[in-house]
Amino acid sequence: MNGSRRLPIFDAAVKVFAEKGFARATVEEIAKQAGIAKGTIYYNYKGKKELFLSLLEEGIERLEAAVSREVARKDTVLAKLEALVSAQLSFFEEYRDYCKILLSEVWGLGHRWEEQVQRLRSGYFKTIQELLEKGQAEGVIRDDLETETTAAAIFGAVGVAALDRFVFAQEYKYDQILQTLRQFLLKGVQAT
Amino acid sequence: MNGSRRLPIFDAAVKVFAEKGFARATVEEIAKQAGIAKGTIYYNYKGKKELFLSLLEEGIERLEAAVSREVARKDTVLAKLEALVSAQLSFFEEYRDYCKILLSEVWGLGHRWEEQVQRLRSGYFKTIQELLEKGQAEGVIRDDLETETTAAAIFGAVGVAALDRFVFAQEYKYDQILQTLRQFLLKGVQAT
Amino acid sequence: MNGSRRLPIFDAAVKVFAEKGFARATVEEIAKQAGIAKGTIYYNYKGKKELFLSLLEEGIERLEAAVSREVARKDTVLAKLEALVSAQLSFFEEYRDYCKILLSEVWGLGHRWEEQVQRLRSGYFKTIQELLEKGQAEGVIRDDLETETTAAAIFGAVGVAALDRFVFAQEYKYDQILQTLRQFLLKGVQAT
Amino acid sequence: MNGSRRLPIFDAAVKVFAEKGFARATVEEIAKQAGIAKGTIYYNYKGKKELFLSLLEEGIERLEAAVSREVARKDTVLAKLEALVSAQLSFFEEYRDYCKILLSEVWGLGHRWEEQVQRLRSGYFKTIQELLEKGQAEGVIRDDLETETTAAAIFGAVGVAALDRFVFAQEYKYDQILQTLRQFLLKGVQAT
DNA sequence: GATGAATGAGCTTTCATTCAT
DNA sequence: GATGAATGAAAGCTCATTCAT
Repeated sequence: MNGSRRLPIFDAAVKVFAEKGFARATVEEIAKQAGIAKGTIYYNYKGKKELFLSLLEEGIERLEAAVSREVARKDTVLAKLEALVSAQLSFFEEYRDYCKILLSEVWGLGHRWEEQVQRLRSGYFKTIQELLEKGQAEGVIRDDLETETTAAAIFGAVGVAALDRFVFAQEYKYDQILQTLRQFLLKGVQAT
Repeated sequence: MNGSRRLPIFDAAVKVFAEKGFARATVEEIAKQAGIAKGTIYYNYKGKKELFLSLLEEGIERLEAAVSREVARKDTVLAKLEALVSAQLSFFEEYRDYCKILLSEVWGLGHRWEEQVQRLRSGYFKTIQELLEKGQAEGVIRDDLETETTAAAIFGAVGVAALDRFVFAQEYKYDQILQTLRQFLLKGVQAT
Repeated sequence: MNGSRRLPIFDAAVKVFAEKGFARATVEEIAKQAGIAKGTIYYNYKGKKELFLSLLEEGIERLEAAVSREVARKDTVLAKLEALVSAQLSFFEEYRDYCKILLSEVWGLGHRWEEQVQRLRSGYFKTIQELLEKGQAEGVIRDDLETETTAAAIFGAVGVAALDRFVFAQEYKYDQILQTLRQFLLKGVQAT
Repeated sequence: MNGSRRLPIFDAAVKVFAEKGFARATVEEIAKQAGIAKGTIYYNYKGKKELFLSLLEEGIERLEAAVSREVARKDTVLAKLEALVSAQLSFFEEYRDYCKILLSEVWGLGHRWEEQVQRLRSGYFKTIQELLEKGQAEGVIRDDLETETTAAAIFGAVGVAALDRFVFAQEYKYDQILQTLRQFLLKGVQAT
């Protein structure tokens, strides 16, 4: 019921969906990529949509798990925030296909993934938001920032930067990107 | 090439593409929305793709024009940066349909708009990047920030925050969002 | 909206459905039979099912209309009953494709036409039943017959005999069949 | 060729085919209904079609056997005819799934069971027909009835009435139906 | 200029059948 | 004997595009 043939399908699907997006990806191509017959996908998943959804959930779960783990290791709010940024960036580097899918399909919302994904999105956003509020209470985060907007801005900054660098740029230096984002998010662009 | 029947088509297309995304939007629906017959769209545009592309270009041109205008009015780099953020946010509020399309279709890259859009994207990014570099030369922008990454991060922060607030949130206060983003981008989250 | 290309499709559909039944008939074949492209069918009908349904309703309407007309022309119950049998037989001879479809698909109920057709079926049955009851009240119909069962039996007798003769037999004499059914239904098989 | 695993498959098949018809019934569902694996069906039968055919033949054999037995017990033609009607009705009540399959699939002829079933159908019809002719020779059956048509009519009357009453009606009184059909077939609807 | 009926390539999905275990 | 994962042919349906009017 679980592993069987699902893993190779899963991996192939991530790749093809990342390349073409949901709409232009064909089940045929995913099957070919996985080295199996088209019917086998329907034997393992109810359909193209369910396959995509299972892959989305898995991706967001992994992202949340990776981030949570790193955040939990730190004690102060600022250290946690830095860990969050670092973990998200690292995740997006390792799984850049997920990065594309998350930003384009989930964020873009051509389809109505909304219902199934809304909670996941708000889940991750909430994590950031709560961290910010805790920091404001402790006085380590500027209290002139609205936390909802800031949480979205942080996710967007890291996500779009990661996509731009990891996917579209010819080459990049990971450490430099991480440092830049860390400094940018904590201290802004303005020199002091 | 010019107006006549093109304008109502254009507006209808923006609406439908924003709602459904490129793939799920149908020419039929755009025609119905515009109150014309399907054939008329093909009389004015070469096809669905060209219609979408013309709409993308127009959108980015408008965005760039609006931003350029505001940026040109200011004298210092920091004032220009603030103006840029303010102008982008304002544009995304007024044309939130464009906001969705830009972030989902252009950014997400289900299709190969890349070739035609790459230059546009890099055009806008370049503007930000050059501003940052000028600021670093003048000593008003932190020089430990890589400008390419930071430019992407700024666009992402403003874009995603705008999408999250204007499109998905029930209600919002525009001034608060603008203030939050301005402070966040200039000074970061860390209290001083 | 009405006639346009619907009539040739309609006729082709009746033929193919009668030949293959609903399940084995393909839209492709109906299109080929009508001399048009597959898409044209979907331009005129919502789908295979709707096409079949529209054809069923039309068929039953025609049958009911033909029968009603003949029945109305007669004055006595017995004359009306004879007219009904005669009209049904005549209809089944002229439209033997309908005869097949009605007996096999509607009656057989592989699908759930039930909901949409139940009323039609009961409509025709009711006509027979009410005629029988009126006759019983007048004393010209045996009152030891349950009218519901008898109505079904009459429809079955005429329908199956028509199918057997018109469709499966090599040759037949229409008048003989009509006389036989008329005598059989009125007086039974038993010699007096 | 014989029993072991075939019986549960057989019963499950009758049920599912009666419910869905041949085309919409799936081998998977029959297997599930029988509590076995799909492959086992192919281990016992050559395929879906053969399974259905074996079930048809069995059904008609049982019907013919039941009817023959009852008919043989009577001496006069009229008594034999009454016995035939009674036996067919009784069989259809006990095996109403067969009743549905026989009337819908065999009669309806969506498929080409014709070749394999033609003889079976004509077998049963012939029985009735010969009985009628014998009766005509003896002078107990009206000789103005064409026997082929009448045989089909009798089968249709009993079959459709049984289907209507046993399958579609909410409730029914068996004896009343039997009496009605017996009277109707022997003496017709006309009061004397 | 404008229309909308017609097209057909291309996609998702179903399911009878096979075969290695 | 029995299984069920895997298959792929076949079907229904969508929709961008064309073109006669």
